[in-house]
Amino acid sequence: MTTPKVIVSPVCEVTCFEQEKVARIKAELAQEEQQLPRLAELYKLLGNTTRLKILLALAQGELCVCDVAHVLNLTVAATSHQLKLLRDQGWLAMRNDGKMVYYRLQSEALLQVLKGDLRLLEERLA
Amino acid sequence: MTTPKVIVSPVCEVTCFEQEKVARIKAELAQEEQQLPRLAELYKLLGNTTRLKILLALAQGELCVCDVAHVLNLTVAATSHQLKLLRDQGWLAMRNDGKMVYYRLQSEALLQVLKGDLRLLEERLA
DNA sequence: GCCTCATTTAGATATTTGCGAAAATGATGA
DNA sequence: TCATCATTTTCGCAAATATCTAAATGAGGC
Repeated sequence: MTTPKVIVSPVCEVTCFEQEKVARIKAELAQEEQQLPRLAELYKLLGNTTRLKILLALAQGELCVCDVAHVLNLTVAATSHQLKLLRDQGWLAMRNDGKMVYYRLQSEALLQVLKGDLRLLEERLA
Repeated sequence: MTTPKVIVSPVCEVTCFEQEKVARIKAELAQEEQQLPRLAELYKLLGNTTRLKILLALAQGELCVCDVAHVLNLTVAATSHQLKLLRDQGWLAMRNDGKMVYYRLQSEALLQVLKGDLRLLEERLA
């Protein structure tokens, strides 16, 4: 209901050296409270070589689950699982054709991000 | 010892529908074999709201461990641990001043990436 | 209706991760 | 030298993750 003026922290026994700065930063972070978990979810999804490979593979065009599994050298079950994770967050689309299921990238945007981030890594090495 | 010419897959009993395409994609992915784990490492690091908050907090300027802990509402030990992870991968720099240790962003580049990726998320919502 | 086969889902298990508590470090200052 | 205090490290545990095997689903063709 009411917004307390003093921010009470569970670690309040520990000295806080720049209370005002800390309070200000906390307030700013609070504004991003909606976005941050979403962003973290995206990064969690990307933080796995198997899924990165899936994205890069599908950048070449759609593939059935079985062929993705071959690309990954992984069981079909594990592959299907990873595809589902990517699809659940809306980054992949699928298409049924008889018994087969074909997956493809939902958009190019994610790929652009990947490439941008790869560039960052390369710059840092230099 | 010897490199086999034929790539043997552990899932070779499963039908592969587009062998050539799969082989081509595997070859292309093999070229990125150096970069992909690095990229995944970066994303793993970013795939955690605590660490994202640290990066955004330090975007405002350097902070001592203790103050970062206050911003996060986390124990100093846990905070120190997360700071170390970010520092080990070279994204943070630190400075000693007596007993205090101040952390700061190593460069603005990572922040730019964060903002770019946030933009992607926002576009997708629209 | 049944059989086949691609895919998905359901356990089960091993590994990784994030955190707190407590012990260890390392610098300051008496 | 000794006590203090910010930080780091170690340990242990709970939760999440990635993969496998095996069972379930669902579409096609006989």
